[in-house]
Amino acid sequence: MNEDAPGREADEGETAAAGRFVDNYLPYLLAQASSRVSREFHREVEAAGLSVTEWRVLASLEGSDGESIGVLSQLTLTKQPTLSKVVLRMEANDIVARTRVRSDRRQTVVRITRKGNRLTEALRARALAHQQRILAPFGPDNAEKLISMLRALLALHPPEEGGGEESPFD
Amino acid sequence: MNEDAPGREADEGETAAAGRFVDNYLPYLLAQASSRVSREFHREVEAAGLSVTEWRVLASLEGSDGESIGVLSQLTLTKQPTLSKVVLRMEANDIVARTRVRSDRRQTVVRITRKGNRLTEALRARALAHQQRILAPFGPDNAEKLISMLRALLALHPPEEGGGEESPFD
DNA sequence: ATCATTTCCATGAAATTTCATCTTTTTGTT
DNA sequence: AACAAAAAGATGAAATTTCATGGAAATGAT
Repeated sequence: MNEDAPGREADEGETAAAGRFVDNYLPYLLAQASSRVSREFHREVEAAGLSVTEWRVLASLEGSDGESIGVLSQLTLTKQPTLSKVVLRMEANDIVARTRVRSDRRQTVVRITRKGNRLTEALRARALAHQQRILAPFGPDNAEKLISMLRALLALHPPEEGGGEESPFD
Repeated sequence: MNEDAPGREADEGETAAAGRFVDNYLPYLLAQASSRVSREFHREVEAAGLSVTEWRVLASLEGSDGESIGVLSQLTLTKQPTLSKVVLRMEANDIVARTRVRSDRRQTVVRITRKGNRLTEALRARALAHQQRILAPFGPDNAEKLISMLRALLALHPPEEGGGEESPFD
């Protein structure tokens, strides 16, 4: 750390030692970027009366006509037992519906309800607006480049077998 | 480099509905990328006898000569009370040292110890190797571009005031 | 067919995290 | 100078997550 200097640094995080290991470390950069970008949208999610995980579930279900608990668990980066419980609560609130799959009755398919859809309609619009605001400073080309590189990265690194967790940076 | 040629379908997560909302949603892409890239390195961290958070603390301290609990909390995306407890345990294990700052005795500075350094030396090398493996498929130019865009993103979005949390994708 | 194995999800107990609060020290105000 | 307000970190109680397991169904082998 920078000792003496009473004023310390300016900001809070980017400030300190410039030659820090993590500043050149991709997992760190991804984790920070993810965390900061996401956090900015939290207030809007909570203002809509949803928990963060609930929003993630709903966003994941959007455009799909139902996902199993297992897939949802990967999409939302939430471990299966945690997700099961969240979905249970959401079903109680009539935001999603759970049904057994006919062809494989072990599976539980989760679908968004009309109420759930109404609830998230506005939120999805805000989410996209948020994304625009984030990408705008980069210009269309760079923005597109960033997105496609992230997609390529995902393609090269398949999701993990057993459910998902959160994302630290190692 | 664009598109995602490799892997095809049959995977696990990328499979289903192609037109899912989240597939075009930056916060989702960042969270997934972060999660997958990080998780690959977990085994190595645990093999070294460290918890993930402990590794994050040590990696954050590398190249710095000490950070306050508050800054560490941001760097590691861990809330302050959680981090305080982790650091306490690490001090007990003689991996880090905690000292009161002379100029502001409210602050606690955390420094890596020699033992901590020995412990993470090999791990940091492995971490960089891991990063190389991840970036290699993109080629040097694209890799550099990705890194610098992430850095720019961070510069535009300062860390949050009160400690850090994990990073979902909203 | 039968039985062993694997997969998917639910669930309770245990572990971890988070919130709220407290203490100590610094900063700002009058 | 005195006192109020703010900031940093520690800590215990409460809430959440995670692990381990269980039941039910599908898959595979003999």
